[in-house]
Amino acid sequence: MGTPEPDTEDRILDAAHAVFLRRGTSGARMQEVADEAGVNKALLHYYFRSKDRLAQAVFRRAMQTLLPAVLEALRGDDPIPEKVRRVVAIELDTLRANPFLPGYILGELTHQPERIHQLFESVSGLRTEQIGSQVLARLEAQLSAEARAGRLRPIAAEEFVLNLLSLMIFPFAGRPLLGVMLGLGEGEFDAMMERRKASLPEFILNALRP
Amino acid sequence: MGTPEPDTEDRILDAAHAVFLRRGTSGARMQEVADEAGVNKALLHYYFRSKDRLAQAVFRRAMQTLLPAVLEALRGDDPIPEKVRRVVAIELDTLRANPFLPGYILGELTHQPERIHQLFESVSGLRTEQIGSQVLARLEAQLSAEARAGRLRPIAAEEFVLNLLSLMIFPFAGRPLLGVMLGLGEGEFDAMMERRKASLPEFILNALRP
DNA sequence: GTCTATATTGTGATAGAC
DNA sequence: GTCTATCACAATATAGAC
Repeated sequence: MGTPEPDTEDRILDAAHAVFLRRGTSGARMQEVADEAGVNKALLHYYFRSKDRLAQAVFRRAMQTLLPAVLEALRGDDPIPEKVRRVVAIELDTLRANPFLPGYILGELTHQPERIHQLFESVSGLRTEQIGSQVLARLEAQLSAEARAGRLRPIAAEEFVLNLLSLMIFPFAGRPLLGVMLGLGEGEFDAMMERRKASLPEFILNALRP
Repeated sequence: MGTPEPDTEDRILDAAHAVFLRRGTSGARMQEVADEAGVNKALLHYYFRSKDRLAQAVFRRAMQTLLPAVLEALRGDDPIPEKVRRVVAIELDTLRANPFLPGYILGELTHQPERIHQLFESVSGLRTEQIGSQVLARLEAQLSAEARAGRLRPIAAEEFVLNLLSLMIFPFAGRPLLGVMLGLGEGEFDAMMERRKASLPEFILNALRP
């Protein structure tokens, strides 16, 4: 009665996820995916038809892991300070569990801008731009209300989101670089990210004080 | 007389730079580089021996474009507020002139961590980790002095640098993603980065107020 | 559904004429 | 130094047996 064996299709997708994230789409090899899944190369084509379709499946899954949680938290009705704390907590946990996602996604979008179109379908059927503008509109209203009340320094919603995403995502996307530049080993990086769950919201909220 | 024709080796390196940044190392094709340089494939091997060596040359050049300016500004003797303003001004100008560098570098380091070793040689002959620790030591001293004087909120030098790099670099690395999520067209992104040269230092310095 | 074997194309690299 | 032609192998994809 242990964990049920995942069926073959899932095993292949899991393997592909691991390999494509590590090597990037163009660096990934179907043979390596097959080995990691413990099946034959031909089976990958049986289930996914082509490397490109397999890559699309992996990319969709990656975006679904990264986006929905943040968007949900950003869209909610919490007041700004609470929102910042929740978004940071949720996103840093997600990223700590999937540290290679940002580097993979940014690399794919840089080198294969076509994939942006797949991004639309990746977020639970809704168009990403619609969600984006919903979130922005909600934040814009909150931020300008707080600014009028003198509780926050005025800031455009786009800039607010940009700063938030930068501070959360970059440390993971730039992890290899930071490891060298800041002299961070495996454990040190992890400890820093753990501390960051507390320090980052304060940094951001402090920056927004009038 | 007019601009002297760059010699063939330089033309090839320029072409490789364009192609490798656009496609990533493993996605780049020697044929595409040759076409872009207006020469034959065989010439690439005549000058650079192999694709891997050509890729190394491009990577070195990319790091040299991105790093030295920031490190120089961070290492100087300016007081913190002036330092933040200078670093942001210098780095945002560099990035606006080379908007694809961050995505390329982060992608390479994510998918080919071996390249980190080449990073050592890329910064004017000095070892990157030495430079890094010099900069950190200097900043640590400045930041704790300011904190003791009650002029700045205490912050670790590593975290300071991490926040600074995040806020400067991520917008460029994530540009394709931001284009969709924030609905930014070509010109809008550029305008936002221009405004950011002024707003970002204020955001950071504000966050550091006691 | 899963495998072995093979076809087919792509791609880095070299030989050799000019 | 630069080209054309070609090699050798890697990688995706398919055919067909089981």
